[in-house]
Amino acid sequence: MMDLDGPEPLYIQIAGILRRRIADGTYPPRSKIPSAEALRAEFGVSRVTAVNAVGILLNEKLVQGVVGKGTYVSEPPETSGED
Amino acid sequence: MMDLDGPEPLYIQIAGILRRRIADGTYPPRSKIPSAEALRAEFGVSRVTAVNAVGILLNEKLVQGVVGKGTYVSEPPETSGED
DNA sequence: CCTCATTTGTTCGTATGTATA
DNA sequence: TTATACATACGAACAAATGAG
Repeated sequence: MMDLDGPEPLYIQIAGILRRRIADGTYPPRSKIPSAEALRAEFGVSRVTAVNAVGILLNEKLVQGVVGKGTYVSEPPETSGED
Repeated sequence: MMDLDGPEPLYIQIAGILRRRIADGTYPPRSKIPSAEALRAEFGVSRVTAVNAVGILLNEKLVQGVVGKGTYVSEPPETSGED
């Protein structure tokens, strides 16, 4: 289980960790990130806290949630020319 | 509709009621217990809460779930000699 | 083979109540 | 009072499996 002991709120810390995993390709575009239940188990927090963490990424449009299916990593925005 | 108003969580109370019904033979071995939808109606809770209650019995191996069919009461464990 | 209804099990998103700082 | 965190609970939606027809 992941250790969280920084000064920041848990949901902020977890959001940061997930954001990093998206950036470094651990969770590639269109892939499904772990469920709220899985995040709850991984980080040792309540499900609500896991949901709130993912909620930050939803707000940033880094991921998209689909009820009954899961939460998926968004397509990266086109920078200018994809060359 | 069954009344639940104890201090314990609904899913714990419902699991206790179902456990008692198995013990007293209301739901005999190999019989099918009511579906999640039927439990939802009987106890006046959400389907998820009914599923969670049954999940406790699944964890205790008192029942076995079969997707598409139902949830069945397990065989009672052999005590020593089945005399 | 296909469609429909039922059923288990999972998932997201939200709301409420409690406790803590 | 506000922010955080937890457990509980609900509704909606989805997948997979089963069985009827």
